[in-house]
Amino acid sequence: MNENASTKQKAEVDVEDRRMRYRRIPDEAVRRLPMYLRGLLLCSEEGLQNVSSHKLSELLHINPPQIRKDLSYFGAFGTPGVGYDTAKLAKQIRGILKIDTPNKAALVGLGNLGSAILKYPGFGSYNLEISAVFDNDPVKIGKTVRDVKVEDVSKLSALKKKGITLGIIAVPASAAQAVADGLVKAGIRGILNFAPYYLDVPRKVKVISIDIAMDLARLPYYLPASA
Amino acid sequence: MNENASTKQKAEVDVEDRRMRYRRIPDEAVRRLPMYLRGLLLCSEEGLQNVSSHKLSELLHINPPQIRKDLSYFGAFGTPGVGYDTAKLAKQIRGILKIDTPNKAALVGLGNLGSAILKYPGFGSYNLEISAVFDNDPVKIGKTVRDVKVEDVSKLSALKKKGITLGIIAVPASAAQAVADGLVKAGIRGILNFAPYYLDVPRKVKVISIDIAMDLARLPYYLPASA
DNA sequence: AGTTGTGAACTTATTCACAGCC
DNA sequence: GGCTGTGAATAAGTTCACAACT
Repeated sequence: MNENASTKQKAEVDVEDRRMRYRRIPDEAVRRLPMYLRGLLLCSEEGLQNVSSHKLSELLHINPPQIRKDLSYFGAFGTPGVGYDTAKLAKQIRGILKIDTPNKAALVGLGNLGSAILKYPGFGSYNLEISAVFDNDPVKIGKTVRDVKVEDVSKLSALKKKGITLGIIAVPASAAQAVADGLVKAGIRGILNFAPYYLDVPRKVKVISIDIAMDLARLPYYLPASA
Repeated sequence: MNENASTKQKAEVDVEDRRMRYRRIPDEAVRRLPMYLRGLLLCSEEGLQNVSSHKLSELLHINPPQIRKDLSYFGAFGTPGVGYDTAKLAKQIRGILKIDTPNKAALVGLGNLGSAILKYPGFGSYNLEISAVFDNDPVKIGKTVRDVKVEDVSKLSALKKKGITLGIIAVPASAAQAVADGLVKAGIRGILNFAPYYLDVPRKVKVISIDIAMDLARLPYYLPASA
């Protein structure tokens, strides 16, 4: 799938065009790369020059061979007997993920969730920035939030000139497809979707969906019957 | 793995105790059950009495045989030549997920994200309700938001008497483990975690993690090099 | 001794193909 | 004719085990 599900959200229809890649890299390995980055950041704060797959495993609870294999898909970054250079590996991973240079995102929908996303402090460490905001509420349009001016959602095409490559959809399900169409028309090729709706987009566009309610909804399944 | 990752967020250490189940049901099938419910709701609104795996496939973009196999892990709910009874299948799935009766959740952390989650309208259709809120900010404690009184996070143990079985963590990474410990001590056995941190919890506790920044961070990887 | 990188073995998940039922 | 349920085949992902390197 195309990750229209929830985080791992895996894939039935593969939006990503794999034909272009030489080696076959598992989606799951890509999914874990940002985690490795998080682990490396923690090690860096601890002042560690080098880090082993075992050390990362402790922090992230991913098995050491898994970590080594994932990294090996992209190259040989470590030194036998020593481990990985903390800073160098982080740099390599950022390069692979293409977050070594800043990535700008447009947020569509400034409701409760959209506002929270706009203020979310976690994007910075991945070189991500929300640099445009759209809504359809006349009361919100024109206002400035976090140094970003709220624009009318009908003017999504204005994105083209701004070097914005990512879109975040935080609108109700009923509006999500129209917003996705607008984003695609504006040249966006990557969408993070919070609406509980399957987005029909061209194959070249990658969609990752997060459905908060769905994730909470499968928790009861795992609860012991007694509780 | 234990889903401490991001939505699919999949799992490294398997928190779920599989030994107790007779048949082996793929985690992935469970992950898709709420999607089927969403599709069935749409069909129900369309007034369809019956629905085929093909029809659901159109709505959700999950292949028909996948849908049939997933459902078959739990029983034979369909009628050959006809399909599934929309209402009955929805009821079955709610039973499997144990959301046929209401599930109460405690939200910890009333920052931007926590506030958005509290107001999130999507939980109702899965019979989920946030019926307790905790924070450590004296300014917030004592206030009432959405009919729920904000309590001091140090009083998590009060949960025990309230019939609350789920926890939602929306605090900074640095506080997440302490909150998780508190929730576990209060008897919670299912946690939805928004903090970018691996939560160390007993095996009997199921953790599903959502890391928004991480999900956005792997989008650039899939962008065409030119863009 | 300690650690990486990786082919091979294994496990898990998806898709196919079709018998059987309505 | 249309659709389910499912064993068998395929594909994807994980873990193991160990040679090679520092």
